[in-house]
Amino acid sequence: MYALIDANCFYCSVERSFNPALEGKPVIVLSNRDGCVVARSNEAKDLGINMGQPFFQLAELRKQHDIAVFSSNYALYGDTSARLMSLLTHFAEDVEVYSIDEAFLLVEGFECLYPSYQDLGEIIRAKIDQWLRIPVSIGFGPTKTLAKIANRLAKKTPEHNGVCVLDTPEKIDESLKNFPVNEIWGVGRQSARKLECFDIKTADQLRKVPIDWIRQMMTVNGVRLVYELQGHPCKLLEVGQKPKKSFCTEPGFHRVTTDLAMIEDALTAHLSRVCEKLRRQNSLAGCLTVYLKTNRYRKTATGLPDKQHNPSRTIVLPHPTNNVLDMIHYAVGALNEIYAPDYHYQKVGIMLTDLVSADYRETNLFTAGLDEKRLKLSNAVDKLNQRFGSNKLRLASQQHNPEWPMQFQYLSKRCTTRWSEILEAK
DNA sequence: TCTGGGGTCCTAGGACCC
DNA sequence: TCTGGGGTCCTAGGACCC
Repeated sequence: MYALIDANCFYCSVERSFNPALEGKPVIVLSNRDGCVVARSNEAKDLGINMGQPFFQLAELRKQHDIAVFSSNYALYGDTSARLMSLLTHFAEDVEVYSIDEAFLLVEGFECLYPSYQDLGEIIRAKIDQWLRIPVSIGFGPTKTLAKIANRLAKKTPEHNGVCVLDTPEKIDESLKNFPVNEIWGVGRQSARKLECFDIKTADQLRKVPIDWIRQMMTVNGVRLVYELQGHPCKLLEVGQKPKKSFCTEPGFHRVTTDLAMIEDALTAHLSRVCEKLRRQNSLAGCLTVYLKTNRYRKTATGLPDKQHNPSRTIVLPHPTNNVLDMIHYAVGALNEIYAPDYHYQKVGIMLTDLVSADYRETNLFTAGLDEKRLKLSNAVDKLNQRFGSNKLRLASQQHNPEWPMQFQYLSKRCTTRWSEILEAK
């Protein structure tokens, strides 16, 4: 049996857990640069606020209702998530951290310690509430996909009280008959539309399709999905961190721009950031991609859609590296090749791929000594920036124009990771 | 005025090899 | 008139996840 623990509107719940005055009020959390809504409390959902809705569209609603608004406080959410995951290891040996607010547990063999899975679920919920004040939903099932479905039912059906156990064929049959196919884990908009054409609308119908047919429709992913719905595990628990295979960063500008100098400036900053991620994982990148994106929503003065340009350029680096000084020349060169002056760009992105472990570093015969020095330099820069704040020490070419950086207007305190922002009790 | 920012996996098709 | 039969590797693009 697998259990899936999933926090209810996690970001909003974290804000609430450190600010009880928000209890019962509509709360929303915004994406980077306060662009879109990425988390909503139930009260906010009841007001009709949608996932991904642009924040500026809520101006009128905010006048009518007292909506608590927050920028994304990743330091706080990340730290709370780490506490949540560590708590879960008290209940099972094998814990897969699936996302910032979700974890799969392999609970087979532990049921003898508890009267039932239902009881185990309730105990976990109570413990998380006691220690973290975060509401969670818990679903149990013989495969990860069924646990996901159980979790969804636990969240949506109040009678379940946050825990749903699918442990008998009867319960599974009953649940799948009414479960919409488009809400299944792994069925996105495209597949749902295709299945709809063949009148497959519920998980139960999907479970009964011929395997060859589903392979044609949804490739091998569809095959795995159908087996999982039938109760045969295809997606196994993945414990331990797997090193990332790529890193990218593509924060948008505050407004669109045609200014190459400013784009170069942003690119330098993004590259520094993404190299830091690389070093944190002890990896080197063999390949670098620079891309530009225009704003697909933008209209010209005449109301016509603005012309779009989304070019990219990939460079194979002469040697795998995680040093910004080794890459900056290639990145800026690539940018200059793809940039065209008559487009309004919304963002410049950089992606590092072909990652290898830094333990396998291939040294260049002619620059080995220099590489060593540069490695020490980047490590020193990382440490200083960790201690004094990010970007305190940076390349001279970065941020000659400080217009583009992120803006977070509604940020709460980073009260679990910064002494200066610790909560005060009055 | 303002519309996020990350990731993974799979497939088809092209280029190349003998 | 008829033009083989295996392979591998790479890339772009699609679909999905949070």
